[in-house]
Amino acid sequence: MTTSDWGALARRALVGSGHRLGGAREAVVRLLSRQHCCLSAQEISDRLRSEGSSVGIASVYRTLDLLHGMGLVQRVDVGEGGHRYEPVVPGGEHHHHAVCQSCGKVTAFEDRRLEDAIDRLSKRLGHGVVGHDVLLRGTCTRCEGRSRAA
Amino acid sequence: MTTSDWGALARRALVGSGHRLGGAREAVVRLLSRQHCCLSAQEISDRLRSEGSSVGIASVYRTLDLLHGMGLVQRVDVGEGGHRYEPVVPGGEHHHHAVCQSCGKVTAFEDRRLEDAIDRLSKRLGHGVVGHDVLLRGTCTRCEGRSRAA
DNA sequence: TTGTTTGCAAACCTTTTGCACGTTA
DNA sequence: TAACGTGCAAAAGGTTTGCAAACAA
Repeated sequence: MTTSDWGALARRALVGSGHRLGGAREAVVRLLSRQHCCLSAQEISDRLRSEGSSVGIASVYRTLDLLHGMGLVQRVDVGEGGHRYEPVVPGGEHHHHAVCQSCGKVTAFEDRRLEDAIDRLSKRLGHGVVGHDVLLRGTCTRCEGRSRAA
Repeated sequence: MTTSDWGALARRALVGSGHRLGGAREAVVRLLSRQHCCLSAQEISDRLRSEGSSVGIASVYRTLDLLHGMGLVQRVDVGEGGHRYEPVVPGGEHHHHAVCQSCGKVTAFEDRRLEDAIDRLSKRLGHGVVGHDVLLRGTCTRCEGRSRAA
């Protein structure tokens, strides 16, 4: 699954559900499809502006909200005030995040065993579980090395 | 481990780290020690006010922040704007949360297999992992029954 | 007494909403 | 053309900060 597929998927989902593909939506989809890991709404807006597309922050939020409702965008909270957003393929593979408490760097990872544990857990609980988020907090290799040196 | 132990732990940690135990901190600690699952800062403030202690919301946040820094309070994001906070015993048993997308109800659960998977994963990753959060999203039994009936 | 804590109000930051204008199908 | 999408500015909601008065040790 390449990221460019996500763009096609998103455009199809938008149009297929009766939405129009205006400048703002197109720009946000194009940017996200080039992006593997999570960005804040402000970062998305800033990048688009620096590329010349002047997309209002409100439209960024509106587009993210729309895509989120279709399961094409995932909201990630790394606990620093504000959320981050990233493209996801519904039913496809997905990853989780580890955030460095020292520098704030976010790293994505996948883990089969973790997914299995959550699947079993979901069955055990009465709840019908449709999704899950996992966040690891710690120190990234770079910061760990730096603090050891100091 | 009973919850009243948490209160003692928190008070000791505050005083032991050179902080004073004023009215606001005492009130927040007392309320949290009676609480198993997560509350929002606003809920904490409201409950304290309805009990007669008029603690400013700023002091609630300041106390939560202090306790969070000591690992005695955990911040939980159930994705509805705003965080929730709950007491935790450092190194003690902990739980995670399942949130109902229909009614917003938050349920706590524990799962040994999940913890094991995260432990192994932590070792596999370069990161020094010091904590983790898991959130399940789905429909609680009550809402599931209701939608089936409709 | 002396530095710390507190409540209030104002500031801040992220996200949402109202609205007039521009655009899409 | 008629409905929808967009940018801007204002509003809203949660959290933080400045400050003078109250308080703990």
